[in-house]
Amino acid sequence: MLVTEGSLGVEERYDPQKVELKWQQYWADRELYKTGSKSSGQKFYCLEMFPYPSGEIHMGHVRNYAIGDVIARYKRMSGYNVLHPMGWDAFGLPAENAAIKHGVHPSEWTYKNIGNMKKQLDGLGLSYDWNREVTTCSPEYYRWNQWFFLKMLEKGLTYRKHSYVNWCPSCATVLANEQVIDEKCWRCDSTVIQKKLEQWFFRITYYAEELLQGCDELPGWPERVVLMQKNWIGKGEGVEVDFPVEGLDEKLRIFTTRPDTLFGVTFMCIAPEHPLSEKLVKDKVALDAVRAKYGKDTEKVGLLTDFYATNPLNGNRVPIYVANFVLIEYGTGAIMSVPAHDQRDFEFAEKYGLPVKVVIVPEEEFKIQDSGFKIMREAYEDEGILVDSGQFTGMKSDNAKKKIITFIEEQGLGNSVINYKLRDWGISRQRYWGTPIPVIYCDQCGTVPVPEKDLPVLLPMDVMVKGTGGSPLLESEAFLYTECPVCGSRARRETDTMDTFVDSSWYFIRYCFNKGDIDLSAELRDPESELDYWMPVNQYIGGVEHAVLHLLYSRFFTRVIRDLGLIKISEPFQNLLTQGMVIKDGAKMSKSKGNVVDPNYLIRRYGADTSRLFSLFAAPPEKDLDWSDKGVEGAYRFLNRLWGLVHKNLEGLHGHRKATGEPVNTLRLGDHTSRLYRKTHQTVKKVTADIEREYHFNTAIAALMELVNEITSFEPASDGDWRILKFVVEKLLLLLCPFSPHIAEELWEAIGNRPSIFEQKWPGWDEEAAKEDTIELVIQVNGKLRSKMMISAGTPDEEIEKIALADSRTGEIIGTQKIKKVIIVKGKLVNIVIGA
RNA sequence: GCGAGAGUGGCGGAACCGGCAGACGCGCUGGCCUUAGGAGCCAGUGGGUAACUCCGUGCGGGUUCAACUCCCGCCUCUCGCACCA
Repeated sequence: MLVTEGSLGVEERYDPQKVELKWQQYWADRELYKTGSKSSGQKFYCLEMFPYPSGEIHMGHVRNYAIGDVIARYKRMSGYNVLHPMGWDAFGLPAENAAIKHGVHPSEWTYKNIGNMKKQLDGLGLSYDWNREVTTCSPEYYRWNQWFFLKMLEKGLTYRKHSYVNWCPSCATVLANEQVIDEKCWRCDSTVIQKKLEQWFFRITYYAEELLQGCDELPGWPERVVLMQKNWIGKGEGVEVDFPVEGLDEKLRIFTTRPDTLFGVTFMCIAPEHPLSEKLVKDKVALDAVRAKYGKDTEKVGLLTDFYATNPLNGNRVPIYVANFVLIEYGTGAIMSVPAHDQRDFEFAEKYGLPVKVVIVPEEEFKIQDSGFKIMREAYEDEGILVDSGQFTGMKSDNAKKKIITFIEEQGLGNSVINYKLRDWGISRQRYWGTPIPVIYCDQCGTVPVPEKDLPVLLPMDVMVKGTGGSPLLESEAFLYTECPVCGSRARRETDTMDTFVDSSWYFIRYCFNKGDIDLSAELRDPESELDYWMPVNQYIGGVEHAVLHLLYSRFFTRVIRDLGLIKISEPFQNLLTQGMVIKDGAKMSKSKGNVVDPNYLIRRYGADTSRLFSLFAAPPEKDLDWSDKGVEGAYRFLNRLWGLVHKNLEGLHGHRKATGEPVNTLRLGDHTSRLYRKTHQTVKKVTADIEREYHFNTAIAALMELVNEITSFEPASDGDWRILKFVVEKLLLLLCPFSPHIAEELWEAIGNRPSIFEQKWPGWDEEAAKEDTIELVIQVNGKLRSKMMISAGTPDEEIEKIALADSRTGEIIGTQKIKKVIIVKGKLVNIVIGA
């Protein structure tokens, strides 16, 4: 049977589609999320990692953007001038793949996807200011990539060099070190080979030390991400030492972090590609064999050369090997081998029957003067006391290191150096769908940068990607041939495009301006720049998969931008939240596993509010989220109950529009009413605290559910009851609105308030009103729960002790035993310690 | 191997500074309503026991009046790095 009452503006049945469309329209028309100018007070820059426009959003996006939206809405209601933008990481390989597969131009494909995804994001009710939208494949955006490239070229931070690069035969392109995972392409999993090409590089290593130091100034980042960054930069402090090669006028320079083990060198190893390798080895076939095994995760392979080197510290003559495990890219490409104190050298020595010479012993052993012969099973890699080490014998490792380094430097045998694992960032890509590198090659003038006034160098649209390798831009003659900006003669353009990580390394800077309103060269001269107001990002939210690449590049770019004089700060992201993955049936959601949940389906069936609510409720943001279809229904049920609750009481609620803000005389309230009133204050406090405490939305939502449960059993009887109910419902909606904005807005209006709820202030609470007047006292005997009773909150300790001892259950257990101690925890429990 | 994080009901997860373990939700059980229920509402729900009570936060110790929480030693899982000299 249909109930027809309650036609005050809210329907009896909750229809998410209708409600959500209505308010999305309203918010857009009212430009509710428009960013304020920099005179609008304290700012808060809330940013979520922008998506690649693949065409469809997935649950990972829903979760990421729901988290960001709650924060943005909460901060806005808390009085901040919030910048909450969104955009598109729109250059990249998939667009080219689509072109190859479907014959559609990457541009067309990309923009169509953007249109589609934008609709989907709006369908989630996200509070973005689309006036700030960024699309990285638009000339308006990528011209500034080119501008940065030129500025960095001026400063020597961009350069070109021949180098071995990771080459993916399947994608027919170069990969950055970071894009190679276990010797495989990060995208297609093919085995990566080495190829020598001329490439453009960004000199990120110039900032290696600063990027490392900066890690300690990121208290708002998860520790593990900071650690990953540190490891990636990989600072190694040590010393380079020259070992003369016997019979040649050559010195073999090695790098070591353990100069205290120099006296334990029994052989040397050089990388197969070391410049001396050709000279030291006659047997080229054997050398090639070692080269073939270079860098492979197989066993250690070595080739004995015909030469010996001399240890400059003790004059020992040691053989030189070419070894597959010695890296050419790190240090000097050559090592001294100390098998007694390095496990890798130890394994090598074991295999080739080389001597092991102990020069470090543990401190304890040294004191005992234990000189008994021992067979080593593994290298002793810790520090200790030096033995058999000339004038350094008897010193502790850390002291000996310093002394030996000093000695080496004084004798001119070498010098102390710092090495980093971090490599310069190769940005050249033999791809079409990316930012053209703004350089021209002229036969007369050589490599000539495109003048700033000629930017942007437009990506030609008359190229059809075929995917057969090589740079697609070679095919566009109109693009390829141009005039040399210096001498005017016919010249060729660079045909490589930039790594798309360049795009995402500064997009947060671009958001600080309205669409079409960016001019960085003017910004250089503007002391009142918006950039200084908005930067840094206060809260950045995204997947942990970008913990190294994107975040490190962004930190690098921010420093470059700082040194160009555009901003003052060095760190782009003050706080970082890395949200967990969305898991279903024990695995990450993916098409290949067939366990994906389609957000579109979810929104159609339950609405955006339910989808958001569940993904925020099921787990705290930083942890993985276990997807549950049943759980979604639970969230839907909750919103339905809320809807029904308001509907049921609509007339009464609508009639009491003045409840908010009025002082409440709790003495005159009935029992249930005052309990509800108190619970409301407690809920405001809890929800606020949970949001503030690392965005623990799951427990915040649980508190809202508790409050709804409490209201459900509440039957307003008096005028006062109705006023309290209105008060409670208003607070509830205010607390709920960041999570499920549409329904909160709809019900806010329904109970007689003017939209928008988002123009309301975040509610506060009254500490006094939140206090319980009675507490449940827990009575323990010897730490075990024995009894419980209700007492009034202010009961003094002596009184509590008396009550506890007078309790019949307690008395029974204590019996005749002696009371040793009574411990009282204020407002919680009393523990009676008894015993013989 | 190194580094980080995690192990709590049938499940997702709570428990903030050492103070009632299991909030909230899912599932399950029973009841009401119903032609029906895969809707809704009400009640119950860690395990064993008829009950008193006992046992329970990966395992084993320890500190404490009191331990999911702190300390020591293991086990398992997840993630990251992995010949960086």
